[in-house]
Amino acid sequence: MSTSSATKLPPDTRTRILDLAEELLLERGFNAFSYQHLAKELGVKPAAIHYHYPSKDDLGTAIVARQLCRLRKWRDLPRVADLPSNQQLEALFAVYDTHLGHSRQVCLFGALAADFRTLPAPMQVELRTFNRELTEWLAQVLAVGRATGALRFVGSPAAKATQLLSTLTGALQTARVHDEMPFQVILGQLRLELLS
Amino acid sequence: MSTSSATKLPPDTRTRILDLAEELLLERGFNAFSYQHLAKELGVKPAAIHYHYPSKDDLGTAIVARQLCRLRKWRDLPRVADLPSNQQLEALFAVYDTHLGHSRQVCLFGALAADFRTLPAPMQVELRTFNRELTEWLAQVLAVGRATGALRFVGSPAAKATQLLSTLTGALQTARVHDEMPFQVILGQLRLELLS
DNA sequence: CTACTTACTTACTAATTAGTAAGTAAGTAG
DNA sequence: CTACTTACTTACTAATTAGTAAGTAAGTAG
Repeated sequence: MSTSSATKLPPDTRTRILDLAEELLLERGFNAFSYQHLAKELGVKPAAIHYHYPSKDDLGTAIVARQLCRLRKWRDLPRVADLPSNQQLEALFAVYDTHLGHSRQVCLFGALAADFRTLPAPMQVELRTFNRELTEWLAQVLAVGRATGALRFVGSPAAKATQLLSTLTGALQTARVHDEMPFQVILGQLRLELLS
Repeated sequence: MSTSSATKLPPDTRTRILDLAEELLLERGFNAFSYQHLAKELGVKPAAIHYHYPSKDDLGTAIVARQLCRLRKWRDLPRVADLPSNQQLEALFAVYDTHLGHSRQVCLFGALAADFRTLPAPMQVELRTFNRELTEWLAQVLAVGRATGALRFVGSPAAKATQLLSTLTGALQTARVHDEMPFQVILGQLRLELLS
C-alpha cells in the first residue's frame, strides 16, 4: 500500500510535540505544563523539544498558529461552506461538542484568555486574529441565516456572533468545572432561541 | 473620630496578601504569580506569606472562599434582594462591569476554569459551590422576572441562567483579549433580548 | 515581672524551570 | 568518499519555585 495523500503517516517528533502541547494546553492551561512534562511523556530529552521549538513562546505560538490554520481550512471546506446557515451553526456546535468529548477540553480561546497577559506577544496577536476571524465567519453565517429565514435572532449579526462565541467558550469552561450537563443545557437553549 | 463599624481600618498584612493575590489571580491567572511576587510587592519576605497562608493551596482556597462569602452577602443585601427582577439583572451586569473597569479583570470563574484541573481539591469544591449558588440565584431572578413580565426569554429559568453566566464569563475574557467594546456589545445584546 | 502569642525575618533546601553548549549518530547531496 | 544537515543526547547553568526551621522583637494575659 503506497502512502496516498490521504494516508496518515506516523507523526514525527515535531508534530508529536505540538500535538501533546496542544492537548496539555487545552486540558490544564499554558502555565501548567513544562518542557519536562512534554519530554517525559514523549520519551525524549527536554533539549530535543528546544531543538524543534527553541522557547516555550515559539511552541505556544505554533499551537495557536496551527489552530488558526485549521480554522481557515475548516471554514472553507465544501462540506461546511456549502451548508445552509442553520447547519453551519450546527457544524460549529459540533466542533465544541468534540472538545467536550475529548475529556472536556476547553476551546483554544477559553484556555488562553485568563492567562492572556502572561503570554508572549506573538501568541497574543495570533489569538486575536483567531477570534476575530471566527467571529467574522459566524457573523456572516448569522446574517445569511436570518435573511433566508433559517435562523432567528434580534440585534446585529456581529453582536450576536460575539455573544454566541462568548457563550460557547463559557459553556465548555462550565462543563469542565461541573460536568457535561450544563454544556448540553446551554446548547439546547441556543437551539431553542436560534433555530426556527 | 472613633472607629465605627463602617470605618475602613487600614488592612493588615493578612488581608493585604489576600487582596493582592486576588488581584493577580484575576489579572494574570493562578499559575502566573508566586509567593515572591506577592512578597516583593507587599514589602515583606516570602516566609511572612507562608506564615499567614502555609501553602499556595491555602491562599487560593481563601480567595475563592472570600468571594463566595461576598456573593452571599451581596445577594442578601436589601438594596439587591428588594429590587425588581430587571434591576437585579442590571445589578449583576454592574458587577461584571466593575471587573471590566478594574483593568479588565476577568471574573473569578473565568480566571480559574481553564486551569481547573491544576487547582487543589478544596479550591475546586469552593468554586463549584460559588458557581452553583450564583446560577441558582440568577435562575430565581429570571423565574420571577418572567412571571412578573419584567424579563422575557424562552426555555427554563435554570437553562437561561446557566447560559447567561457563561456568556458573561466569556464576555470579560473577550474584553481582555481585545478591548472593552465586545463586552459592551454583548451587554447591549443581552439587554435587547431580555428586557422588554 | 513572667509566660506566652503574634507576626514576622533570616537562612536554608530540594525540586523544577527555561534554556544553552557541545557532542554524536544517522542520513543526504554532490 | 566527503561535507554537510538533521535530530537528537549529555551535561550543564542561573533563576525561580514552594516550603521549612530557627530565631526574634513587640505585644498581651495573668
